[in-house]
Amino acid sequence: MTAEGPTPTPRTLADPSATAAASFVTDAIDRDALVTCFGRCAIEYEGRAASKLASGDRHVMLKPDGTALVHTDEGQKPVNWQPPGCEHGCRVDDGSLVIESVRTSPDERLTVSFSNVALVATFDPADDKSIELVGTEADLKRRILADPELLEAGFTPLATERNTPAGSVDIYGEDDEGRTVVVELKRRRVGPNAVGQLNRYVEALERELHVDAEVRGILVAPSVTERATALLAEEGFEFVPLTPREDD
Amino acid sequence: MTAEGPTPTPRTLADPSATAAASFVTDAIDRDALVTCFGRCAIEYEGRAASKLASGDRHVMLKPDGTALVHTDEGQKPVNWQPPGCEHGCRVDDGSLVIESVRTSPDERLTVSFSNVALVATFDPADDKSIELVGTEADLKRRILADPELLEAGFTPLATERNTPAGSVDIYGEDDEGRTVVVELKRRRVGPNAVGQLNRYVEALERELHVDAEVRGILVAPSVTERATALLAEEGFEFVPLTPREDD
DNA sequence: ATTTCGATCTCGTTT
DNA sequence: AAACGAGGTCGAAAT
Repeated sequence: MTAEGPTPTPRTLADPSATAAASFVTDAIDRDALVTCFGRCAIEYEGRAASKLASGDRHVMLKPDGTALVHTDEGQKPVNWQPPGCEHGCRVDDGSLVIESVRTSPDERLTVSFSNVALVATFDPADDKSIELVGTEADLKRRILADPELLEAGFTPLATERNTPAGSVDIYGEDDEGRTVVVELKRRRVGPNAVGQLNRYVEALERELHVDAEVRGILVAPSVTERATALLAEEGFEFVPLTPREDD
Repeated sequence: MTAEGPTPTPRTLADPSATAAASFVTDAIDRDALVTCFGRCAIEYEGRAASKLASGDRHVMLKPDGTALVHTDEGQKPVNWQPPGCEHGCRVDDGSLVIESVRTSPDERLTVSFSNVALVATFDPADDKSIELVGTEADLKRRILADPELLEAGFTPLATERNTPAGSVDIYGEDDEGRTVVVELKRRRVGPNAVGQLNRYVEALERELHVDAEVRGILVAPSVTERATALLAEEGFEFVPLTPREDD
């Protein structure tokens, strides 16, 4: 699990000329290093959508897998980016450092034009990323399958991810009177969309089973919004409050 | 638009001791600077979900708005993060640098424990983030409102974002025979969810208008998946192919 | 490669 | 605050 070997030594270049920065970055890209570059830059993006960003101070990260990220001082999301699989490139254009990340299918291009580079740093990271995450929808499913009584007394799960023309049902089973039950799981508080989803599954199953006996729809989530509650009542569905984590 | 004033000078510390790194980072957090820290670290997160990540080489960014991002050498998304609004902190624990970002409501804590710090850098960015993005659902709406014939001959838009118990309808109008039309817009290829959404609106309007006259449902998007096509036919809805961008 | 859906979704807007 | 829906969503799993 734990990364072995020495921590890689970073290389840095403070306040470099465009030419120095370009050869430094080009070399790092060739080495498959991780590159960060902080400075004043303007940004253009053209691809699935298109955008322009006037000059400002930003932090640019180029990853060896072809990811590009441009961050400002605010927000969790990068202000511009390029997904993994891009080709990074770097040149001096009109005396300025220009970094580009390009991919095809779809055609997309991110162009970062620096008017000033404050710092460039490169790293050779050795990560083994084995993360364990709990509190997901999969955990909620495991909870119910381990103890079906959590849903209701007498419930018997028959299948998970059961396929229907409208998509796959989270848990498919029957109640103590033999009626078909469709269970839709959500890891957190849900709105009207989840009810619509449950409705699609119930209707699809009613068609598929072509019996007149009703198919029960049960929504499992920590809680529901008011509008979703109204829709549940309208469709004749039930709600069972349950969280993905056992401690609450 | 363009950022004025001098580009801020970054400060860096290569291969520092835990104590030196801690006071350097603490000072930067106090100054509301942007902090980046590259080194070998283990990570724990506890909040909406929970996760543990064994030791590895990662890039940590702390933003003055309370955002924390931990990146490995792969992937567009951070392997761990904390949203804006967190309180960043930093201490020396058992001879190691520990960075924490905490928030309340919901209670969340991200803990990064370094076994080795390769480089710490701080910046004081001055960004004005005025970005223009085109190719959105709003563009698609503008296209149709500017030229309703794009939807069909004789279509008259009456309202946008018209409210219903099931949510607000993108475009609400009537056709050349006076029938009510509900238009659902999607900026890209759509699946079954969009048909479910359209269905909710149509049903809600049929109830609200309590007339026996049908309400027509039209889905506008660049294209639809096979399953969505089947659902459209099943519900008696129509599809109009249209992109948000005029050039294609 | 495409489809489908969850996500610590994030982000903005509105109530 | 909560609710609601869009997103250059991303990412993974299934087909």
